[in-house]
Amino acid sequence: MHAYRSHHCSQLRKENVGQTVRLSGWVYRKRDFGNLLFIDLRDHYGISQIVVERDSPAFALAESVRSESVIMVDGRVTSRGAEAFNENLPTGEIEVRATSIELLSEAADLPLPVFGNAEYPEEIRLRNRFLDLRREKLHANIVLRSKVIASLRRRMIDQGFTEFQTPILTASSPEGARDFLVPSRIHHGKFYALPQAPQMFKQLLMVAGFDRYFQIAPCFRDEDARADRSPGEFYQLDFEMSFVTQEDVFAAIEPVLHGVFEEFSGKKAVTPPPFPRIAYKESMLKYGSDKPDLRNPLEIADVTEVFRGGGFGVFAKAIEEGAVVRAIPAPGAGTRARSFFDGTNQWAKDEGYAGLGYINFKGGEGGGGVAKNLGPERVALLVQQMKLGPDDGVFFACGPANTVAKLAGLARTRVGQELDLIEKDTFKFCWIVDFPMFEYDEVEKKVIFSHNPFSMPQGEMEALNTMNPLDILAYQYDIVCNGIELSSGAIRNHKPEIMYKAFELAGYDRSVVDEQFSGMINAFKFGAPPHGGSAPGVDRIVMLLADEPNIREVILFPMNQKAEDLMMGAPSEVSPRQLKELGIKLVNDGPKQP
RNA sequence: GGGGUCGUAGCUCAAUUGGUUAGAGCACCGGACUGUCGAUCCGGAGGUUGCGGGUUCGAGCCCCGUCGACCUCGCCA
Repeated sequence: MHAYRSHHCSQLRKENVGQTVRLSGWVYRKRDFGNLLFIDLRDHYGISQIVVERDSPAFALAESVRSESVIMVDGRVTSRGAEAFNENLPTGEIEVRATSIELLSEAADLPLPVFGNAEYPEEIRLRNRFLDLRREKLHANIVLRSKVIASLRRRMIDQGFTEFQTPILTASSPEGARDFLVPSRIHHGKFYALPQAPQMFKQLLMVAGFDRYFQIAPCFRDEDARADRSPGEFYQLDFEMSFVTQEDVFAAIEPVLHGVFEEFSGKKAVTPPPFPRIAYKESMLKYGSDKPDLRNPLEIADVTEVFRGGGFGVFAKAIEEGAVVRAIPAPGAGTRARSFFDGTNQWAKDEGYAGLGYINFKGGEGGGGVAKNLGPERVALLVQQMKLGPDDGVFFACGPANTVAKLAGLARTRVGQELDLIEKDTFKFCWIVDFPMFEYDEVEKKVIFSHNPFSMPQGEMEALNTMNPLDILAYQYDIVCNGIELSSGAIRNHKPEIMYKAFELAGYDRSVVDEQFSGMINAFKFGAPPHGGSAPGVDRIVMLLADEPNIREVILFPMNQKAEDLMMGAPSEVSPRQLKELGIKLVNDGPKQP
């Protein structure tokens, strides 16, 4: 007999009846009848029922052992008898009649119950993560994560990609997010940075001739957390390809994502390749967002012309001053109580916007102040343009284009939810393409890169030389699923002259490029293939597949919102000796005392 | 750094809206019970109502401050 177990806890079936077995695991649940008691014994694989009777030598220990203690059980497999089958358990037809039980490790009073699906405070869960991870849902999420990563690897390798590891200690980069810095012991006053992404390395791999690279890559950014954004660190399926166009990149990754979602999504439908391509500009207009949730069928329309010079004075006047009007349809909502419309307006104000106008149609007749002032002709025009039904509602947002797009997008989401229009049990993918290369920074009063400065501008050098920078598009694309941005990627700019020119338009001197991106710009001078790639977020993929609203539910040991690991006590102070070695002197007395 | 929600037993929640000794379920401890699978029944222990101040005859509840958690804006090329 093995020292700890002959079978695991989900292994025994009625074929094993009569066998002498040894099981080890945690005491999940105990049901004590005084002269007879049951233990649900749990391990990673599942649950087996242990029966102990008064006359068994194991009885005394079974009676006193606490939940979540680790025990080893010797016994004989017996059939439960038809009326005592538990159909919810794979092992539900058998039980193990214990002849002896050994306590391998005793559990103290639990700060967090393992049994049951109740919700518990984040702080307690994080502090006792090892207990939390024993719980069914979280345990399953982490196993799912592992399987998803294994599947991604297999699918990438099948597509001819090769996995490489890139450095974790690297150089700080001037663009992008805030870096995590690591002080150098050998070079006092100098710092390594943890990579925000292996961006430059993967591009250098292309220059080095490796053709198709991927990596399940850890990425580090010192930015604040969100529900879908872990503070500090996260993982990406980072990949890059040589001699490709944007469509080649899409064609390579679509089957991987579609395949992995099909494999793990249960019965949910998954957008088949090719995924819809939506231009950034169109997405901002129709969905009020660059990460549209296509499960929501509502589409926003620009109705500025309907209101221009019209009788609804507030809007007409704003339009003269450059404002636009966007309309959000609310199908079938026309007959809803006025509180629905006023409530939505109030919500918009609470969000910090000017508010939302509305028309509620009843039997084709437009109601409310907007319709009254606008007049029947223009209302008819609106109905025609938006193809509104006789009992529809419609909301209006008016203001500067950027602000209004955002408000309209939020309103689209809210109205879709309120009217229960969001399609369920489906994963809707799309590509957002044609991002602008540059944008105007209102605060700094200058042209800046709008996303990745290393993207190839569409039209290349000619566009940079001849076009208004703000009109230049980039070969830059995001992949979006159900309103969640999974990744951004680009066809890279592999030509030094175009790179210098692009940076020049953003106000950077040639020498700045040479200094700050020397590794890459230098490499590009010795024969760089055209290349591009992307990097879907692994945590977010698992989050979608596990149907979890919070990214911490798919990460083994996540940090809290303040980027602390409550279990390990990170970040922590270090010894004076460590600081001295690094040549670091703390300016104040260190962390604030509580 | 700004905004929002919350904070009562180890955990999940309640307390008739300012009124007697702050209750219940789970967990824990003790007792009863031979077929349960959220076992059941009886009993026990467990509280500085996050902390500090104020208003009041009286505060878990109202006011001010503070601390903490989460959500969010900024930020995330």
